[in-house]
Amino acid sequence: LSAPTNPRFELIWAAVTEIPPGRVASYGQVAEWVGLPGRARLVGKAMKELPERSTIPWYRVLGAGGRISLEGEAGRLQRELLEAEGVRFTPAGRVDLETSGWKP
DNA sequence: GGGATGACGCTTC
DNA sequence: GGAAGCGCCATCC
Repeated sequence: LSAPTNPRFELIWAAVTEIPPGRVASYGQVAEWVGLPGRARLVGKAMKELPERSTIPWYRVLGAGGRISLEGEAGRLQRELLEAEGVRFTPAGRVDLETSGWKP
């Protein structure tokens, strides 16, 4: 496997792996956990470039306010995976971070 | 080096 | 609630 474009991806992937089933976190939060406040975009990129055959629970990472950022098929898949873990969605299609959010 | 791009986020209208 | 604008910053061309 080729070396990651950015070594920080390793930290980001590790942080995402820490999120327990049934809980979610936002891109911004993950960025803060790895010591990169304000770099939510970098987390997004790390999710986009997941290593092959990894068990990283990418679907537990949502946009700010518990919103799903993915469009189309990918977004529906993410929602299904979360609901399968018991995550509740509001009628507006968002996750209540107060109850389903996770703090390390 | 300059400009465009993006699984983001916050404020404003 | 939704669309638009701006800030952010690594990466690519």
